[in-house]
Amino acid sequence: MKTQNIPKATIKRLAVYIQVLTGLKRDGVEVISSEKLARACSVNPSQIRKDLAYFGEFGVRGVGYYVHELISSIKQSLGVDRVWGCALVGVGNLGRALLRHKEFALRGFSIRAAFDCDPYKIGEIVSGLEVVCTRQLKNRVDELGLEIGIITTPPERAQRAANYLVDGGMKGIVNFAQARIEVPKEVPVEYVDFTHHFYSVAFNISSMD
Amino acid sequence: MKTQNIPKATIKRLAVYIQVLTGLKRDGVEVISSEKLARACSVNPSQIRKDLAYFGEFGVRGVGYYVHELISSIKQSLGVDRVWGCALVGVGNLGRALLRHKEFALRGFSIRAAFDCDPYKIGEIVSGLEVVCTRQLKNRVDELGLEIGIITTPPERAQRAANYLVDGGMKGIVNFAQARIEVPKEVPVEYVDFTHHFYSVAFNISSMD
DNA sequence: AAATTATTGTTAATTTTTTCACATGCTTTT
DNA sequence: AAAAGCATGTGAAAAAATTAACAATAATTT
Repeated sequence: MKTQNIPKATIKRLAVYIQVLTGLKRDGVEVISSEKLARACSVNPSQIRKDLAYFGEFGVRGVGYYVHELISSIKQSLGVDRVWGCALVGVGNLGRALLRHKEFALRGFSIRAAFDCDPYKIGEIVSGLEVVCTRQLKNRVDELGLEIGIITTPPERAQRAANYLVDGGMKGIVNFAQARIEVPKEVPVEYVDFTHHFYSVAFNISSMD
Repeated sequence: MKTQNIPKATIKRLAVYIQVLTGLKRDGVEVISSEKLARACSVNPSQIRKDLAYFGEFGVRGVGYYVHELISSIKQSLGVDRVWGCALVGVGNLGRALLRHKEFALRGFSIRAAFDCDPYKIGEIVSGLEVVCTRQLKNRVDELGLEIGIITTPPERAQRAANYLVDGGMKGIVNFAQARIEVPKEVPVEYVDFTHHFYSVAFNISSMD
């Protein structure tokens, strides 16, 4: 794939575009201009055209973008036009919540296995999945088509979870744990920390005098 | 507060610094240089010094930063050196998960009220909180010290939730719903969408040939 | 007590990202 | 079928963010 350096911010915005376009589609909108889409996403129209230009020409001059088509094109560009098999490690509060969260499957990320090393949790059924010992991870990968790992352990166990995931051949990791992890550089890692959004709001409120 | 334009990315990184510093403190580290901290956070040392410089001088030349002190200083700079009262609207799967998630309270964001407009949910107790009709929001604000609103409704009800929150006098909003919302510009909004992190990982995996 | 070493805070250079401006190319109207 | 209108795609300009370089300063050694 011919990837010049695509800003991370672009990827994030593409996700927003999909979100807004999906809403528009639901409301029956069939065609939209970069200007209107921009307003709905609170960004600059050129920004949208630039972001899309990294991946191809999806619009029609003088007309705009066909909503349905654009959603497909963006999804294809991101590689989310298919289902990805996911493995979750760490069945605590957050892990359970994610297992029950239906949105992931809906968006193409199917959590197909839940792992934990706590003997009290092993065997438990959460949202239709049996919790399995983390040591078994490697054995389930092929059978279940696991490609992306999700870490939801306490911070001190995040690195161990990462090791199991890398060892099992996961191609990428989404880390919800409150800790940095080290993995080979060919395994992309995304850190998720919703607290940072709260910090951001608190900061913006505080600096409003 | 004298706020030159502090990049949003800086705020995000400060949250990472807190995370890593907290881990270091747990491990008994008392002093750290920007270089070592940078390595642990996967950023550039200058970046760290630049980020901190927006808020003051927290280090000692020739020595580094005192871990405990730096954590306090950053928290103070962000305005998270105190507890913020939060109101959650939308007691679905995700809402319940957040209500049960202990991490928020630990980090100073105390969810003190849960609202929903579904009569079947009203009265239910989730994680020690009684679910209350959203119309009652305004009446609880003063009594409970509610300042930040959390939206966890389905997308089509996000705007309504936002209206109730703004009307109730919330100073800021963290929106987990899959929809953009419109609020007065003096109310900061943060959009949380973990799917975007999955998209990012999927994209990075896909573009690795 | 001077010299050396270490590491910050800050200015300058570089790189990246965003925005602007307009030529290009569909679509519709005259 | 030419002209007018409209919105994209893109190269150039502007703005912002990151990185590098170094002067300032605290601690340590000679």
